[in-house]
Amino acid sequence: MKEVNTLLEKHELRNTSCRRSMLELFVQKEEALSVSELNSILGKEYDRATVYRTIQSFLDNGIIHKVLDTKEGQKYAMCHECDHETHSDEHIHFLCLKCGKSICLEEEIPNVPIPKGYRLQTSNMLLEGICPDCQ
Amino acid sequence: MKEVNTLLEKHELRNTSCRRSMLELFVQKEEALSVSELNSILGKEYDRATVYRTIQSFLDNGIIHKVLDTKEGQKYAMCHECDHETHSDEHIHFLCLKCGKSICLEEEIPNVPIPKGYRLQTSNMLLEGICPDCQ
DNA sequence: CTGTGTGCAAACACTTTGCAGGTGT
DNA sequence: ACACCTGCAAAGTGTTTGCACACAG
Repeated sequence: MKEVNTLLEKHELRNTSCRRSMLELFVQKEEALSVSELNSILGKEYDRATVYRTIQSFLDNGIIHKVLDTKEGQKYAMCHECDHETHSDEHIHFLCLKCGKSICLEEEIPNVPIPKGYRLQTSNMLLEGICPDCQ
Repeated sequence: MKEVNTLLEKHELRNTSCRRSMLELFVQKEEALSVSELNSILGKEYDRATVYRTIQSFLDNGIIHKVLDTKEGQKYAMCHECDHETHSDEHIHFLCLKCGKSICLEEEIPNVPIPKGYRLQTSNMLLEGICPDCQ
């Protein structure tokens, strides 16, 4: 909870109920969350529009980042090394095809040789399979 | 064109105009295409619903596969080693942040060590940056 | 001829926007 | 007090479904 307040302060975002609740979720959960998952946890406490705007402001401030997902469109998770400029959290994500959870793994994304002429900015890696809980 | 007919035959799909046109596009283009890109190329020749259903049938038959994209939601590209069972085309994709194109690179996705208890099925790797044409 | 594929219309789901009022600082 | 944030309503966009007809095999 204190962590949440500090984060908001650090990014000069007003400390509102919606932001606290949502940020709290991102801090607690190890997984990446989709908008619909957020909504189903938060219930009808906040307006849909507000949830979207809050996500956008967290993204803009490098508090959360996008996580790829082949099933539920787009997900989001806490940034650990991001800020306004460098917006990437270069670890591997694992999507469980059974329960749909997106888990952040510790592993870093390996460097790969890219062809001439390409300039690389961000790497994303998504592994899909079955998570330990669903075996 | 002949390739397209052969593909449809091989997968026991009826040879219709919509399927030929769409498949032709996927064969021609090196890039992965989104639904909206497909629609803007095809114009109003085919109904939206038909396009979605056609994509679904191509996916089901292992003719195309999903390609991740951080901008335009979901994209699709030709499978090269897929069939009904094994549905993965394990090469790296590059998304240009300027023009939005998704290019299939030759490089294979490297193996990474995954933690105990996880069972891996598919690997996806998406690199983002600037493509040669946009430098 | 038969069953699959298509177009049309409607429904549904997801996301964005404008505006008026409320809240944090 | 002021700027920012929120809720509400509406519009915009993307996707799915049912049904009747068309067409490939």
